[in-house]
Amino acid sequence: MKWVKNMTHRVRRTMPLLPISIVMQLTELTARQIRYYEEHELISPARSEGNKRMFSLNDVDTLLEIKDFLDQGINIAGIKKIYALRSQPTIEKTAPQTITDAELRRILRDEMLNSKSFDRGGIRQGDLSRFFK
DNA sequence: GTTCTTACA
DNA sequence: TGTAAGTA
Repeated sequence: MKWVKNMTHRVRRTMPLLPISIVMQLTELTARQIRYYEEHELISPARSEGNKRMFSLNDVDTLLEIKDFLDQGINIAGIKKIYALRSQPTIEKTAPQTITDAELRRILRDEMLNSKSFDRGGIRQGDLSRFFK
């Protein structure tokens, strides 16, 4: 099966293969949550002929990532902004160099640790304005 | 039997 | 978010 050997990494990661039941077990998320995140365009699973959602490995990773952000106290709005930053690297306005994902996540982690120590009063959830000033 | 959409608590 | 209803 040469086509397998010739598939690119990207193709493998985006190929729709998993039904929602498997993704649920892999991510420990409920079908409700998975569909909810799709509504908010955090993921875009393909559809089978019968209109069944077919998830790719990338979708699974994104869902796991979303779960992490949620556990850290970041809401859907905040996650949307984070993904917006990734797709639109045009932030050189005040940022000399593009902020790497690792850096962004470090900052977010510190931000959340800080807010938690103040019992959720440090920052408004989802407010990432400090990254744009 | 599984998944989907819609809608209500 | 959970869950119920009616489908595909």
